[in-house]
Amino acid sequence: MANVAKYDRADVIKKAMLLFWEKGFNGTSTRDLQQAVNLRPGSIYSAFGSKEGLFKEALRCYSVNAYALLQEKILQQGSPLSGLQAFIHCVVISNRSSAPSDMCMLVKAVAELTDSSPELLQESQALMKKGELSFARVLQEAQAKGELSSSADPQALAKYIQVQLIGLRTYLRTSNDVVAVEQLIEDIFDMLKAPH
Amino acid sequence: MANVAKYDRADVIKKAMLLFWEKGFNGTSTRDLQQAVNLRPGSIYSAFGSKEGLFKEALRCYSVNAYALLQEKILQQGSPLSGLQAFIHCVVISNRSSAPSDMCMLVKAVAELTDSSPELLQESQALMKKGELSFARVLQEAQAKGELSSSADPQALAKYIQVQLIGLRTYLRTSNDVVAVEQLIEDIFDMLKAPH
DNA sequence: GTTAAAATTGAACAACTGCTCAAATTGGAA
DNA sequence: TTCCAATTTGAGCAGTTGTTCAATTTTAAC
Repeated sequence: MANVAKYDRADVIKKAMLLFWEKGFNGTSTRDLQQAVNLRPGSIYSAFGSKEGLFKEALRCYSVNAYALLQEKILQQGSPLSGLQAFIHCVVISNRSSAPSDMCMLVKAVAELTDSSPELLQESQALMKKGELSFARVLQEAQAKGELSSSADPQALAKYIQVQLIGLRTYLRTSNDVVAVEQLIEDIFDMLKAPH
Repeated sequence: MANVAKYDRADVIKKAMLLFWEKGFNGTSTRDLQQAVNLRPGSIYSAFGSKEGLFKEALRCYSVNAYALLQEKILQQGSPLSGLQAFIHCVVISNRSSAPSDMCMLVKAVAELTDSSPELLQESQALMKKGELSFARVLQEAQAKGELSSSADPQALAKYIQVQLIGLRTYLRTSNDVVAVEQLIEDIFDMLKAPH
């Protein structure tokens, strides 16, 4: 029986993710998707159920990629705090030209989605929360290694980092002021690294 | 000659603004708009030329309203710095329930728009820049009044405030964590008000 | 090689999109 | 009161939307 797909599911999701990231959920038509992943509607609908189903997989793919980059940077830097800084610099500055959008795909999602797609909105919010928890774990590790003051609150700092990351990426999208944003990233980590 | 419109242009723009703010540019259909402003397509197209034309007016309306609120808060507080804080608290926290969206309409616009609507994207970015300039002027005034350290850089601080405002509103959209966001707003202004 | 379940195809559907325009209505000027 | 340009109306156009499904192709098991 031809019970095996001709295409690579992960590859299809990644291609869809890149398109959704660029154009948003409403801005991407199913025909755009069909062309991008080189599949006919029947295959897409049997694999993902709906445009929403594919978008949900795309959101998760984006999240997994971001998490992997964070871990990679921490390993590269040999320090949780410097790794986090490198991750943010990479995501906000370095990857800007190669990414489909300046902005975080999850932020774009929560910005455009409404109660008419409650499942997708919830998923986006949940993945943002996961990101915050990752930051909290990294900051906890930094604290354990003495890179961060023992009086600091990793959970609260993770919220702070999340606000900064969202703010900086979006600000860059509105202003194109790379120099100012680079300075603000440095300021954030100078403050964190300073002994309080 | 019946050369006078039956409808109130400003009122039409405001109603369109509220709908666009809620559902975004792509998420709002021209039929949604027709119903919201109670006008037939011919009237809308003769007055605004296109959906994009009406959206541009909506963006400007949003901006003007925000600017008016900032001035009102500064007057109320009798202090530029406290006025700015009150404005941010109002926009991020107090007005949340009555606003069509948690998020800034301009941020939603730059998030969803692409190069396929360069004019609207440019307009959104320009209005954000105007907002930053307003903040810079307020901070300059605060400095002149001795509320802000004379060594502070109002232009740079305005960028910082813009990043915080974007980040906080969007973070609130993703987390619903009002307590944490309220604390972060206080932290920002405690820092600004502290003599460095 | 035959079989049959699974996977793929692409034409087509009904609803919706932004927008146009000829016809009807309006109301100030003469 | 008459006139006519400005305004409003709503039916409708041409293209796009997300999705379905009968027909075709594929391929592992026998």
